[in-house]
Amino acid sequence: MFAKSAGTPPPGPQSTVTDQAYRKLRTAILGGDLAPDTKLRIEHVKRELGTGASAVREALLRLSGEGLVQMQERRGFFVSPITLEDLWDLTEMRVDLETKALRMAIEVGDDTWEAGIVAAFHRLSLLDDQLKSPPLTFEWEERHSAFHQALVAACRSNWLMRFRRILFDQSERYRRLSLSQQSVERGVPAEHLGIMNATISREADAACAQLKAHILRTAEIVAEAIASER
Amino acid sequence: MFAKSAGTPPPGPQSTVTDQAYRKLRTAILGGDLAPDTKLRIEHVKRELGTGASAVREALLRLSGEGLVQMQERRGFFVSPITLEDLWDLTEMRVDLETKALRMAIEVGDDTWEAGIVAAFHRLSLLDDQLKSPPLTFEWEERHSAFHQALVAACRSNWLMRFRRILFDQSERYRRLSLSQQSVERGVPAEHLGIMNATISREADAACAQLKAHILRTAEIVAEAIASER
DNA sequence: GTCAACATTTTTATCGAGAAAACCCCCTTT
DNA sequence: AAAGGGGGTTTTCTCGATAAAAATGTTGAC
Repeated sequence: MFAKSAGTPPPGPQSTVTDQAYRKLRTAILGGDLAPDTKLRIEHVKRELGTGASAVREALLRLSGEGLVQMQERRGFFVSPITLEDLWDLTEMRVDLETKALRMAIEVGDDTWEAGIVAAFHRLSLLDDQLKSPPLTFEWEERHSAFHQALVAACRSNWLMRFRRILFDQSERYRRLSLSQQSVERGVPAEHLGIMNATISREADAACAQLKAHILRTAEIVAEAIASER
Repeated sequence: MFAKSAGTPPPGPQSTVTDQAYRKLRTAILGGDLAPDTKLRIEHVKRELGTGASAVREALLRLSGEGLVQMQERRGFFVSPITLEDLWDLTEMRVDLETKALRMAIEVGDDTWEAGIVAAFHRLSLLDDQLKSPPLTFEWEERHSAFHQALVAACRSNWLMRFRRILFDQSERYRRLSLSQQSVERGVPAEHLGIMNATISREADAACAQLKAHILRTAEIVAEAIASER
């Protein structure tokens, strides 16, 4: 049932049942197959995933650590709601952290880091066509995420990277929920290219400004979509 | 066994077993009763806490979401290590978030917020004597935490507050591990007073500067303690 | 028609046991 | 001496069952 969208990442070599449950649920939530506010009854999810109760609980617990799921003591779990207010809070925080991470990466990044960005960009651009005919595949989402990750990969701060990832995922959920169908003509590939070029030529201010604009532009479109839905 | 230090917060009205386990473990880790790198064997913790395996696992899972515990797939849980590198990473990030939150609070805080700060400060200052004769009680730790919380309580950003809390806890662990015994003469009460005054008179720059100095000063002392230990 | 008390059903939280993986020690081989 | 391979032990992970709590439905009084 939640396997409607493009698919779930391949399970690692010897991943645990809990971990698979976690990933499936995460994918389902990020992909919008599990709508916000959906009640996640243990019994139901359990059957859906073909696992035991503990595995489900543990997966849900992990997700609530990332804010994708919320838990209410003794009354279960549900998919985190989405609101305009949260979207802006999240976006603002994310701009802050992403640019901070990018600055650090630009300062200390080496050749390998640069090469990683170029490679990730190339892999993403191979799928640019999809932007004209949504919905985007799981593959595109993966590569898009990997590109943004590559930009900041040289950042040495573990805490910054940890929080960045959480917010990135959150943003992804908003984007996919609101924009899964329509193709917005705004030259996303060009934006990515611009960010990459500024980054690799180590123009921190320019790179951050473009990245910020990139994030805000998306948020604005998402916000409109949310506003018009109600 | 982990109940060596000052105590565990009173359990809420009808808290779950898992939640109690979580709080006990959290207190034990923050208080240093569970040393960094300690292996947390389910069987052992289970017996220690008098609960079942699932409750322990869930508690540990939650703690690893906050970074107080680390999990390795199929090889269990252990108390997160502490390192100088992590201390500085954490501190830098924390200064960033705390000052950002404080600025927001100063901008939008109302009378209730101000009153909360004054009250929290007062409650803390009643226990100032303890600074001269460590170790600090659980009560002091509680009130100290509450004071810092009160400063930023008016901040509207949920994400910021969430991350702030995580980093605050982390810092607490470092501080208590390193400084549990010695009384450092540095006028902590005066620092708190200064921060409060600047905050309430809405001098954002001054307040943030003092808060930053307060955090960094502690970090430096902790760093020295860590460095000299090895 | 509204509300409260009680009975029934659904759902969560928790436990203990068992399968599977990792660990450890000792022995053999090169 | 180092590397590799069993075999037994420990520990994690996962399940299904059960107790406890919440939600829901029903009845009866006012």
